[in-house]
Amino acid sequence: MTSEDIATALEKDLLRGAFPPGSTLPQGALATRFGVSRIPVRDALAQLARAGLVDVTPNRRARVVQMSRADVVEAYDLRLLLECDLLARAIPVMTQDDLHHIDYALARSNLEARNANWSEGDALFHSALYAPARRPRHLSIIETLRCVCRLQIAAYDTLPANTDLWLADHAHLRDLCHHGDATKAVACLRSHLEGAREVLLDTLSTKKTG
Amino acid sequence: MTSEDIATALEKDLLRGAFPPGSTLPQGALATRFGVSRIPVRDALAQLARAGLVDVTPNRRARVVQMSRADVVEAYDLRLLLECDLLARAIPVMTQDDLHHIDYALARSNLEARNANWSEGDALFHSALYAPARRPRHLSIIETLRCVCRLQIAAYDTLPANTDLWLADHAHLRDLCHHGDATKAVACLRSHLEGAREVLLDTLSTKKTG
DNA sequence: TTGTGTATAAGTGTATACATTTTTAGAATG
DNA sequence: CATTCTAAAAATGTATACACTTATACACAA
Repeated sequence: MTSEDIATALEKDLLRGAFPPGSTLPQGALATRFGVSRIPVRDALAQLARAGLVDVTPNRRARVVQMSRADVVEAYDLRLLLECDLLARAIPVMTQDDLHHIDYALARSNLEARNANWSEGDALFHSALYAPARRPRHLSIIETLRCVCRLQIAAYDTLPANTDLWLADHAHLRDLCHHGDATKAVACLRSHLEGAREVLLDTLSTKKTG
Repeated sequence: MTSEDIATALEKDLLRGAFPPGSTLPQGALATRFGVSRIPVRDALAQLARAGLVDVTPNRRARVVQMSRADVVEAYDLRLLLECDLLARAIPVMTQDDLHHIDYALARSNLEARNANWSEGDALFHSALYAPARRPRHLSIIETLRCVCRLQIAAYDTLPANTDLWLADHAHLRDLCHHGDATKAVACLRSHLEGAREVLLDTLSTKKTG
């Protein structure tokens, strides 16, 4: 059980919504849970902090990140900027192989959605869309942003009502990639992300009042 | 001497070009240098990895990041996208106070440039430009990117020939902010960054052959 | 010379122990 | 009842020690 294993296990739990945003993650508790000392737990928490899932402040307990409305607005603005740009770069250079990967990822995302595991499939599909651009750092920033958004969504369990709509968006995006229509694909992606942002913002509002 | 202090001291050294890209940073050596054990050094290296200045791989020594040409191209594409967008958001909401801060930062950058400390002043000026937008995550990504670019520039000591040109760009940007001309300011910033990228790419070429 | 294998050295990862800091719970006060 | 203060409990930061992995250097063979 290396520190990497601990980090991935914790990330899985976090993205499953096992810990509510704002809750604390004491090193000792995690250490006993994983049967190790606190040192590798510290490393794992540092990795999660790097991924943006956890807030770490010296001498204070690590906390699951909690996003304000402004944070959500900003995160989705960044996603719009970065994901649309990357998709526009990817589409013109997509090979037949890339398109097959996208088809496969689409099928997987449909499958995972039925399996109450929407986020996993969603991440897979979007990665497949952007991969042809071969921009590792660009992609990594996008995935960090999606990860933190996903954590909030998982925590409040927003999904069920919207997955069908979003799966339709995915299918549409897939078609536009096959046609090489970057302009329309970017527009579709934009509305896809804007819709997701609205849903998350609405959820945050209701949860705050209720 | 806390782990944060070690991180900032190391960052300072890195951005001064004290360690060439690709060189190793053994925990033990750093520990004895700072008079602490390896534990806080590990933490500091993790922080630097988070800032993108150091590559950390399990069981291997930490290394100063070394960017390929493709990495530089991608990093500056991201900076163009993110910095232009943020400047466009900042200019319409700049207050008189913000403009004064920009003037001050411009003076500082002129001063630091003469003091062989161009990078420091450059960072200050750009931060002042973007601060009015109040987008902490956006700004943080930009600063991470500038940091890694700055490390490469510092390592190869590219600056002296170009600082006058870049200071003129800064003055021009300052004026356009005062006039509230976002379009022209973004165009100016774009060429500013594209110019810097060219210089860095040229330097990498000559260093590789020579 | 160039490459391969191996022993040694160097370096990393983590458990344990303890000092320091933060958090918590309860008592005292208004 | 709410607030402030204080002492105990909990949690963190780091030094030391040791097992394990990686890097280095040297001998040897092609």
